[in-house]
Amino acid sequence: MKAASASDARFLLASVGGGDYVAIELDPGGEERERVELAGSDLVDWVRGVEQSRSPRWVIRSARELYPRMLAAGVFLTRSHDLLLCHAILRDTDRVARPLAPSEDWLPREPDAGEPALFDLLARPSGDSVDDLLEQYREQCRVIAADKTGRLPLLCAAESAGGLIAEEMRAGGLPWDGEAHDRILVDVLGPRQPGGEQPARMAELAEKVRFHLGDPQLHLDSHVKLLRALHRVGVNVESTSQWELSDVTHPVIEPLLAYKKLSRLMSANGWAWLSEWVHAGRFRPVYIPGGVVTGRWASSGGGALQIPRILRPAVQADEGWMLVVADVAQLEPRMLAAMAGDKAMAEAARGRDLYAGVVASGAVATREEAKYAVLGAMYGATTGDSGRLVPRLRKVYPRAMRLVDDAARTGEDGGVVSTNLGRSSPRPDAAWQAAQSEASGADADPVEVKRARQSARERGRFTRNFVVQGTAAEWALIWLAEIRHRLRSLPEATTAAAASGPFARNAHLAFFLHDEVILHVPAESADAAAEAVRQAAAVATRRLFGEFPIDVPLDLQIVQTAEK
DNA sequence: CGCATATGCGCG
DNA sequence: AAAGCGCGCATATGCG
Repeated sequence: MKAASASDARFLLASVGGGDYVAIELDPGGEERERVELAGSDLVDWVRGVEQSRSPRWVIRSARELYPRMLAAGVFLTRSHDLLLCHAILRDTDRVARPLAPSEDWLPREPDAGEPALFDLLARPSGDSVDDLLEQYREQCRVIAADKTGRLPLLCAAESAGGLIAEEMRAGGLPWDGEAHDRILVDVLGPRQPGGEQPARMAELAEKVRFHLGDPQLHLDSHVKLLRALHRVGVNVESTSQWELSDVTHPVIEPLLAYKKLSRLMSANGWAWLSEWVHAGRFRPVYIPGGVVTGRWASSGGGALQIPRILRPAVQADEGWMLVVADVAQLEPRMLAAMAGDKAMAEAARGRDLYAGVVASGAVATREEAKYAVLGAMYGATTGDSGRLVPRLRKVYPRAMRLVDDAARTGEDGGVVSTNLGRSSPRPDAAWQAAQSEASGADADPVEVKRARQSARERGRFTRNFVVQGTAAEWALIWLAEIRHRLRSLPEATTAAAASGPFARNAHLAFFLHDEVILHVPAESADAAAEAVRQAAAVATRRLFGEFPIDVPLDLQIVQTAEK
């Protein structure tokens, strides 16, 4: 593989307080070559110059803490090494004999509540200690270099790129049409009532529910009261959740389930959400790369990763711009097939629908069964429809099943499992281990034994899923990074500028959700951007699995609205 | 009153 | 308490 324009140049870049920065050029041995002190006002031009002439990797404490201010000032970083994100990986990885020493100093600090603005929350008022950064970076380089599999450099680079991308996506924002959102709400709930009162459709359903329950005063949002009222009319459910209610035949069920749907939309993504989270036509969630132990991203505020599909029509490109919407169907089982080197499963994964391939293999009769069987295999189902189907997969895909079964057994025994690139599961805590060894003693309390076995199996299901979910997260990270890389070489918009933000004339990533991306691109670049997304997916697959023949097909659309 | 926990449901 | 993974958020309720 050609190294493109990437260079070996490295600069440590630190915010030292008072809006000032220090940059240190590092030689290949990690030693200081030159130190430059920068006033905030010099930063933009200086970084831009170094980017153009040297194309370095910027060693930073954390993109989350540093990058928003830089983006606001128009500074883009092409490559980084994010010390906080990489610390978490290199502390836990089982790929080296001596991983990074854990340290509280290198954990992301939660922004304190009560501070005025996110900007200030993320800023470190006192600045970084340059010596501490340098020392930590050298330690991280030591761990990375000790990895015999040679995969940790890619993982750290991808994770760091994710750190930059998360901030760029927040800065760029997801184009969101508040009027379209409002129309959906009015359509589904009824017109907005003053003072946050229930809209008409909701109120009507609530009335029907109260009528059928014979209690005109009933407060439907209280599970306890609702459950009692249901029992009074002979609906003997154990909870008020919809999966249980939907099995019951009673006139109250239909309006109750409908009410719950509407109530959820109103409270989670109603007008209050709209006015809090959408400004100037953009939804700007806070993404937390590496926020999940498996390496998946989490989010904070705005429920970015839980936007209901019914609101997708509110995602609308600016005038003269388009959206490129792409997702992978069945990413996780594809990762499993490739990781395990399971040719039979890879064969089933050929083409767009892996589940159809599983049916064609003869393992199960219907697509629905294939889906439950495959999900059950990755999640560790043991009972029910799903659990009943899993053994059939063991016959047809022994290699893939052995991989997840081994991961589960390792987890049950208190061991550590790892993803394709070397992100490792956390060790069980001391209490867990104590409970396990206690339960294995001759005079163990049967109740404790049972509890210990159950928690061992829970951990087994976690590690079983960890290897698959975590490797899928790595594929997605590389996909993102490669998309971003390719978007940079697209021409600037000539016809229409986007509404706002640092990407007013540039195609940018606007949304990411585990196995799906939305790009916001000038209309004239839409085809090129779509091609970039496809190429990036192919590169991600090759980086992870080399020449192993695994299909990772994209559903990709160039659209004005993200409606589906 | 604030804070922690439980419930339920949205997303993958 | 979904038979089976990973999350975040709103709301109700219990505790101090």
